[in-house]
Amino acid sequence: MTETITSDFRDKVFALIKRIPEGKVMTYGQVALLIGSPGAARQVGMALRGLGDDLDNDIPWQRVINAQGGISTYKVGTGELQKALLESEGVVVNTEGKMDLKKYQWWPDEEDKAHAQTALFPEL
DNA sequence: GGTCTGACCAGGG
DNA sequence: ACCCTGGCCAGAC
Repeated sequence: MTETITSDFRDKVFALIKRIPEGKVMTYGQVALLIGSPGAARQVGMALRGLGDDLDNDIPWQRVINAQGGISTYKVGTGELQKALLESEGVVVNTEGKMDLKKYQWWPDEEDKAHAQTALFPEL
């Protein structure tokens, strides 16, 4: 079981993000909360930063935005890409990189959460 | 080990 | 709406 030694925080972040449906988004703080690390919003961003330039993976990183309903990746140079990806999923993003959070934010329902407990974190 | 950092957040002026 | 501040916590050095 050597795989349990890896950073589980990172793994949880990615596992949760993979569940976000197309056309929906979650905030950094929300992700942190749902994986059991409330307040660790910045760490979520850090974990995603770890994806590096290899954004061609199966993690829909573009569906994670800040609590103001805006894109936070302009500072690392992938803002325009994120905006384009979101728009390609049907999300309306304005020129300032902001969108209607109330409309697009996704929350897993209780059943999904319960399912996630076993599907994502079997060790719990 | 301490110290600094950051794809954040909420609150106050 | 804008700017600033303090807090947050996992990583990197």
